[in-house]
Amino acid sequence: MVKVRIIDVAQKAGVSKSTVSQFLNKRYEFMSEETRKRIAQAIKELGFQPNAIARSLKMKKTNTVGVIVANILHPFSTAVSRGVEDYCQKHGYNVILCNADDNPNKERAYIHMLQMKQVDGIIIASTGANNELLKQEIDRGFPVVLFDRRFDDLETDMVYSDNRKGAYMAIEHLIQLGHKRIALVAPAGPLLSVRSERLEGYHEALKKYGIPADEHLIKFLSKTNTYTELESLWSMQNPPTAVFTINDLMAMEVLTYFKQKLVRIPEDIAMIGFDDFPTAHLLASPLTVVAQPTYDIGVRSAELLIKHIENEDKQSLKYVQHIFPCQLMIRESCGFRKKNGQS
Amino acid sequence: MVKVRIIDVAQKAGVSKSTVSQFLNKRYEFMSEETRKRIAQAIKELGFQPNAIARSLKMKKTNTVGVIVANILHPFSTAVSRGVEDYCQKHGYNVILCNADDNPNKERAYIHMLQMKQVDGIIIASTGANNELLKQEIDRGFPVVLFDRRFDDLETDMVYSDNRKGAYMAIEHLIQLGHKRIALVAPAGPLLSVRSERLEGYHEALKKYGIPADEHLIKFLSKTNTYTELESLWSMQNPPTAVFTINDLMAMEVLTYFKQKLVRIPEDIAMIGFDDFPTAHLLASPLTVVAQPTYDIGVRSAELLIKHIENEDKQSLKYVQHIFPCQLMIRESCGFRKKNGQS
DNA sequence: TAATCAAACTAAACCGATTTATAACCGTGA
DNA sequence: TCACGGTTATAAATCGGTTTAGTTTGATTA
Repeated sequence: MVKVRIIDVAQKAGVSKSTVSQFLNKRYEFMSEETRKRIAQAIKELGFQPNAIARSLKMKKTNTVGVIVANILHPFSTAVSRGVEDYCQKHGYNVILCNADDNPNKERAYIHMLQMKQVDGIIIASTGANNELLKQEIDRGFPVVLFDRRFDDLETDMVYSDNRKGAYMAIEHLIQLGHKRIALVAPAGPLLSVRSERLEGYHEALKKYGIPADEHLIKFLSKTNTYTELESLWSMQNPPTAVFTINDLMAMEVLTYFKQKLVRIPEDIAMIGFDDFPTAHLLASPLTVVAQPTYDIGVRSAELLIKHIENEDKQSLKYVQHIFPCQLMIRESCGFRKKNGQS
Repeated sequence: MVKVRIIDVAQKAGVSKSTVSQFLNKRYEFMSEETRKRIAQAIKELGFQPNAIARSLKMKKTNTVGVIVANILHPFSTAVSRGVEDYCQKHGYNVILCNADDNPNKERAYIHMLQMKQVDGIIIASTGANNELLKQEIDRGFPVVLFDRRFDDLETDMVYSDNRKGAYMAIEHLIQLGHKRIALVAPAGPLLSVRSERLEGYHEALKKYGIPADEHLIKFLSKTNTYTELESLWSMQNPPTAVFTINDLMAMEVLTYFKQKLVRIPEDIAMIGFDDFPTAHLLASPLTVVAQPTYDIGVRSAELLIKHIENEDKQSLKYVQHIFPCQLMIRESCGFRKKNGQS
């Protein structure tokens, strides 16, 4: 594995490596036409490709950013990371994608690894458990952008959706269709902004329409209790007539359960999900969902991060919170059909 | 952004940086207990994290591998990359994921970028257009593993599925259900092994059962002609009674078309897809598919690559072709129900 | 007393780029 | 002939680690 180095090019072209370096960095000003051509020729003949590692060491810049997603099983995570990648690629950055798997230890290990790899910045959907570490890095001036989950103890750029409003729209839609017993299915685990805001929207809508909240209609699913919890929900003496799932993975769990139980949507129960996913419109009952602009969340996160990285005048940059609106995509899972997904 | 360097640790501990380096690399043999403790203490107090870029430069090893997928829109690509990531993470490697977007120019740019970043190896679903470049790298001893698509002009490890057999099983299944007019829907573009092998399996099954092939039943879809091609297929004077889609994206296109045309599956037409995807069983008509072990394809590719990277005795390593069997997952899209997905 | 040796540690070279300070060259005007 | 300035090119330092060859120290041996 012989690699061609800048010194090889220099020798071939009969100049010093400094000159070749100038050439590579397009500082042609103090270089004769003649020299320029000889270097170009030598590079071509040798198939020289500069060593980015050496360059990074000297420049203290890797043109690489780290993305840590909470759980790659969520179509949401995939979509966001796609947005990040596209934007970064266009702007000359590479992405190392890390899946924290909802595990704070994994997350911590990834943060450390990314630091050692000298990434220029990190985009993260934090689990919240390593916020002291993140805070420390942010305070040192290391660029960090948070997405999906808002944390009030961290002072940095954040990108997320208007979850309260999104959930509110969903529940309001169900109420307007005549539903009063509306279940909510969420993942178990620490109460992060996403979940609490969507729960807030749920309660707010119920309150607005004078519907009493019934805590038995709210279920938190973990890997182990999924079946029993859904079973207890569906076999209530007074079962829900509609169900709102708080994210894409929950929607899939609930749909799988209903399919197995031969429960029909929307005949037996109405359903709205949070997060649109690629096949949501092809399901047995095309799913009405609250859609987030997932791709744009990724793009915007990347944009903010790179802006932060490339702004050397650290003082002048204010932190921004970018809140995207959600959109209710009405399909057929609530029992009637409209022309368009506009709410 | 002050970074702690090895020299800072050395000064704090009152030793030379060589000794700290020895410590970091766990070469304790020639180090007194006392020194060891002092260094450990200094590292802790300073929160020192070694600079992996500097280390990589000296060691000529980045512990990073590149993965280039053909098109990240395919659930197949996502699943494979997940397998790669998991295996790599367990073995101390990081992954830079690149999406070639079925575009040879993008692919070429990514290969060059990965080389410049000095990745230790590449896992790629090649478009075929840059095989000379890949061949060059392989010849130089650079570790490359191909997946999904087989290329006979490249001598390196390959991991893919038994596509011919997979398609054969699908078509045989349809024939045994009484179908004689079976359409095949594939993506347009260069004829790669995946597509040609699946076409082979299709023809082989027809031939075996004495069914004449009708070229009008075979459609190649591009971004622009999708609707018209499917329209011409469905409005034939003698339309197909079954359709076989050659990959996950084609399945989604066809399903979307049928949904729009209110064509029912399996009542109006039977359907089998290639590649299982997360919601295939939740569709209006749960889709019968030929499943590939996507995650395992990723794991195996990573395993072969890392074995190759870590084998310094280059001579002794023979190239392997790992061919995974496919599995027919029988669901409801062909008009009858069985207990199990075994073919 | 001097030579020998092992243990514990270090100076300096090196990886492959970038950059700063400096040098060589050439033509012009005094 | 020499000083000067502008143009073009280079030597050497640097980034933060690893590693090799070697030094220091104190104890042991001849």
